[in-house]
Amino acid sequence: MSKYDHKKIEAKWKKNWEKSGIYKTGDPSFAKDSAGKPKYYVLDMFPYPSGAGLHVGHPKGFIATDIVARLKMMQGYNVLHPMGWDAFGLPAENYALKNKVHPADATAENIKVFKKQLGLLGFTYDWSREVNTTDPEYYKWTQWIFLQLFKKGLAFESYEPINWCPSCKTGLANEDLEDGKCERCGSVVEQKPLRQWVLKITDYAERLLNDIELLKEWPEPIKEMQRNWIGRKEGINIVYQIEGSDKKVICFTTRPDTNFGATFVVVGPEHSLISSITTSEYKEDVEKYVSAAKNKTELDRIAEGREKSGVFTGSYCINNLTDYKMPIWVADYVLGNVGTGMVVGVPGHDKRDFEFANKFGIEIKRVVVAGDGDTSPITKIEQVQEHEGEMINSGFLDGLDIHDATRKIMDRLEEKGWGKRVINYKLRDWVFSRQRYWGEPIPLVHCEVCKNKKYNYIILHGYTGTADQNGPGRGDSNNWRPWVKVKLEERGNKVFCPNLPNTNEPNIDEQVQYVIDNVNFEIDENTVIVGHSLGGVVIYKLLEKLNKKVGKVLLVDPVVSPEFPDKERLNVKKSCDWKFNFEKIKKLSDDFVVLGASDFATIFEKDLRFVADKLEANLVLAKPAEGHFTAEEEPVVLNLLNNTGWYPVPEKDLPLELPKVKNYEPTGTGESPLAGIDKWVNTLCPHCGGPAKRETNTMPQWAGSCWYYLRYEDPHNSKALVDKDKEKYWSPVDFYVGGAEHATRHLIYARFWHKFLFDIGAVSNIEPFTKLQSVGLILAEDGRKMSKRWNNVINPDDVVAEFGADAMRLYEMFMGPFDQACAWSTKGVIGCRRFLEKVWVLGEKIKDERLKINGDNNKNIEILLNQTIKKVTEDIPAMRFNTAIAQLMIFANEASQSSILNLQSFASFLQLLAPFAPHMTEELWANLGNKESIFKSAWPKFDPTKIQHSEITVVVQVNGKLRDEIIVPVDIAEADAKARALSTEKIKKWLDGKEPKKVIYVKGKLVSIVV
RNA sequence: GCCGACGUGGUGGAAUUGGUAUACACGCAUGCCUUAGAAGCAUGUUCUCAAAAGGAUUGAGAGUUCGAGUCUCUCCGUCGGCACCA
Repeated sequence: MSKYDHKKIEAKWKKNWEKSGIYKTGDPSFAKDSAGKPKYYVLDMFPYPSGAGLHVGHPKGFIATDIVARLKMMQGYNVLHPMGWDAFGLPAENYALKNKVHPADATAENIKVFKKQLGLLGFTYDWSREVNTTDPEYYKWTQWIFLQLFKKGLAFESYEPINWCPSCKTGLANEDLEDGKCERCGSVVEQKPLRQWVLKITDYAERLLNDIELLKEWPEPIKEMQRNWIGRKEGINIVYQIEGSDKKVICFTTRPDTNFGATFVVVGPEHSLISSITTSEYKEDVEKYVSAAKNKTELDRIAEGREKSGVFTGSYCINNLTDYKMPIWVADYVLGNVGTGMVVGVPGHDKRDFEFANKFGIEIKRVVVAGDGDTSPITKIEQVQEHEGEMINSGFLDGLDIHDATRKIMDRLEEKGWGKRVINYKLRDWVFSRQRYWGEPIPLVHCEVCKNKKYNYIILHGYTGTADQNGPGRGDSNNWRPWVKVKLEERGNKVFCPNLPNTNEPNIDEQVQYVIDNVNFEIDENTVIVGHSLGGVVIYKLLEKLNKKVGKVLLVDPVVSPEFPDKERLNVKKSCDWKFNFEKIKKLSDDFVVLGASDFATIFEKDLRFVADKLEANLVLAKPAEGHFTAEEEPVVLNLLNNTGWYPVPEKDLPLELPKVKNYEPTGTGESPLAGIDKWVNTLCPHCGGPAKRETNTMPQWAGSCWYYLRYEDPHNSKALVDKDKEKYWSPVDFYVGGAEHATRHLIYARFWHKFLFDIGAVSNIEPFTKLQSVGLILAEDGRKMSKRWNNVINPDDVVAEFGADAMRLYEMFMGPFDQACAWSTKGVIGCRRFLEKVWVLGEKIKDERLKINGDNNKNIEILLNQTIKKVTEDIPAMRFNTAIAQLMIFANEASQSSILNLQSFASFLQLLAPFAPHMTEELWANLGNKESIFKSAWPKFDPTKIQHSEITVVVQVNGKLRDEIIVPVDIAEADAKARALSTEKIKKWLDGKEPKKVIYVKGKLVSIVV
C-alpha cells in the first residue's frame, strides 16, 4: 500500500494539466467544444502584487472561485475563470522608493512571485487571458475610456480644495480616506486647493442608487453600504432675503416642517457670501474666525468634539413664515460642501442647533409636541424632539403629523416662490488625478494659444410658447442665454444673442433671415453657433442656407422632429417643412455637440440619437438644472462652450506611454514628477498643431480596475476594448468574489464606468456583476490581522510544502462560513490532511478484494452517497463549502467502516471531492483506470428516490419535552404514527393514565402530545 | 449619535418553511500499537449530580406557540460601515 505523497502527485498533475491545456477557455466563435455550451464567468477581484507576497488569507477567495469553476466545468458550462494584476498606484510606488528599484521592475518582480505562489495551489486560470493594468496595451483602453468621459463633459478640471496627503504628496478622493486620514499611510490629510481632474460620478448618482434594486444576488450589507455612501436626501432649498440687501441666503433642509421654529441662520466658514454680508462692526471678528477655521485640520475638529463655536455677521434675514428676524452667524459646524453650505437653525428640534443657540443666547422655539404631550419651553437638550411628533405653534401646519407637515409646507414654500424642492447626495465627484508617477498618464494636451483664441458666438433660443401652452412669463428665450453671454463676453469673445422675431408663432425661414441680417460679425470658422430647442432647427436651416464652414455647433436639447413626448406644439409643427439635408450640414463643421436632457422629458431620446448620428456629433446627456435646460444658469452648457485649452490625445496615438525615468520621487508641489521631464511634457497641440504641454497628473489606482473584467473577455484586441460579440457572450460576470472593503470604492467606481460604457454603446448590460460574494478575512493564529509587524504571517508556500495544496484548499473552505472572519489554525489543516489520507487509503483498498466487488452497495452507503451528491451540489454554488466538506467527511467515515463499497460509488465520491482537492482526486481517478481528466467527467446526479431510508426515527414529545423515539416506515399514516407513539411503555409512563388533550404529528419528524 | 451584521460546548463551527440543539473538525481523556516518542487505530467527550434516572442549557429577560437557536419586544455585548450630512 503506497503512501499519500502530495508533493509527487501535485507536481505530476500541474504539469499534466498545463500540457493538455484543459483550462483554456474557448471563445464561442472559434472553439468547437464550446459551441452550444452555456457560459459561466466566474471572477476574482484581481490582486495588487505587493512586495510582501501572498499570505494564506489572500487565496481564500481564489480557492472558492476555483471550486465553483471546476463544478461548472463538470456540469457542462463553458467557463471563463481568469486572473490578472492591479499594479498601478501608491503601494507599488512607495515600495519601489523604499527599496530603490524602479516601480516597473518591482511590479514585474512582484507579479512573478505572486504568479508562482498562485501556481502552487492548482487553479484553473487560463493564463493566456492574463491582464496587467500597467501594460501599455491594457492602459491604452483605460486612457481611451477617460477620453470618452472627457468628451462627454464627465471629466473636468477643478481647482477646488481637496484632500491632500502630505506624506504621500498627492491629492486623494473621498473614498481614499479613513477617519480623516490617508488610507495608505495614516497621515492626517489637509485641505489643499489644487488643480485636478474630476469625474462627474454625481451625474450617475441616481442611477447607481436605483439600480441597486436590480442586484438581487448581492449581499444586503454591501448594497446598504452603497446606498449610504451615495446618501440621497430629498429636501428643499429655502430662500431667505437678507434685510437691507438684495442678497439671499439659501438653506437646504430635509425638515422644513419645523421652519416656524427657525430663529437663526448659520453659514459655513468656507462660504463666499460671508465677506459681502458681514457688517463693518463685526468684520474683524468674522475674518479672524474664518481664517482660524480654514487652518483647522480634520483632526482638530474631531478633537473639539461637539463644542460649538461661531461669530455673528451683523446681518439678518427674514423668515417669511413668521417674519422673524434671523441673525446670520458663521460657524464651522456647518460644512461648506454639504447642501448649500448654509443651514437654517431650528434649535428646538435639532441637537446641534440647540447647542449653538443655547451657547449664544439665541431664542429657542418649540414647534413639535411628542407623544409625552409636553408643550413646555425647551431648555434642555434632552427635550429636543427630532424624529416624531405633531406640529404646534406653526400656523397652518398645527395638528399635523411631522411627515404630512413636511409635504404641506414644501408645497406652500414652492407656491410662494420661497423655496424649491431639491435632491442632495452625499456622494462627491471623483477626484481623479494623482500627483505621482506610477499611474496611467492622463491623455490630454493643453494649448495656451487655443485657449486664448477668441470666438464669435451666436446663441439662439427656441420656441417661447403662448401663455396657455407654456404658462405666462415662461419661455425659452428667458433661460441661461443672458448668463452665458455675460460669461463669454467676460473672456473677450463677441456674442450675438438675439431675440428672434415671432417667437410665439415662429417661422424658421424668417428667423434664419433675421440672424443673417442682424449678426454683427462675419460667420466663418471662427464662429460658434449655439441653439436651444427649436433654435436647433434654426441652425440646421441657417447652415444649409449659408453653406459656410463654422468652428463649432452646440445643440442644446435640440428639436429634430415636430413630435414631442410631453405634448403637442402646433405652432412648432407649422414653423417649417421639417426637411433637413444633414449630409450637407455635417460637412459644415468638424465639431458638432448635441447636449440632451437625460430624462428625455421634452425631446425624444431617439431624436437626439438620430441627429447626433447624422452629424457625427458628440452626444452628451446630462441632467439639466431645470427641465429641458431652462434654468437661469445651466453650467453644463457653459462647460461645453468653455474653451479650457485642453484637447484629447488623438486615439491613434494611444497608448500614451508612461516614460520610464530614473527619478520619480513625488515633488510635493502639487505637480507630478512627470512635469519635470521637458522632453515628454512638450508636445504639439492636437487642435492647432502649435507647441503645447501634456497633462502631467496620473490616474488613481482605481482606474484600471474599473473595467478589467471586460478585458478578460477579449484580452488581445487592438481595435476595441472588447469585441462586441464576445462581450455579448460573456457579460455580465455571473459570479464575482472579493473583499467587502471594496463596497464603496472599486464596486461603485466600476458600476459607474460600466454604466457610462453602456451609454456610449461599448457594453450591453447596465450592471457588470450579477452575483457578488464577499470573502471573510483570515486572521492569524493569535486572532490579530496577519502582519509583518506582529510577526504572525503564515505563508501559503510553507503550508503547501508541508501538507499539500489540496489540504490547504480544503482547510480554508472548511474553516467556517465563507464570508466570516476566522483565525488560522495549523491543527485544522492537519485535520483536513487526515481526511485526505483517509480517502487515499480508500483508494488504495481498491486493490483489495472487497472493494473490487461490483455488486450492490451496502444500503446505507447507497443512501448516504445520494444525500452527499445532493448536499455538495447545492452547497457549492451557495458558498456553503464548510457543510459540503462535512458531508464528504461523513461519507468517507462511513465508507471506511463499511465492508462493501461499490466501485462506482467511490468514483462518484471522488468527483464530488475533485473541485476541493483536484490533484489527489485526479490521481485516484486515474488509478481507477480512467484515461481522461476527472474534470472532463460529468458531475454526478442523485436519485431522489434514494435519499431516504425506508424506516425512519420519529421522536415523541410530551408537553414539548423529548420522551421517546419510535422507528416507523417512512410512509406511515398519521393515525398509525400517533397510535404507535401513544402506546410505547415510556410514553404511557409519562402520560400516567391521563387522556392527551391534543396530539400533533409532523410528517417524518415527530409526534407531540399535549396533556 | 445613525445604519447594518452577529452572540450556540474547552476551540472553529452545524441545525430546510419554527419540529431530536451541539453535525463535521480541532482539542482533551482512556485504551491498543511502540524500547520510547510521533503517527495511526478504537472508545468517550454540552453542563450538572459518583452512576443511572432526572434536570439544566443557544448573551440576559419577557412574549407568541403543542413546540423557539430560529418569530416579536426590551436590555447587554462584539464586529463592520457612516457621522457636527442640515
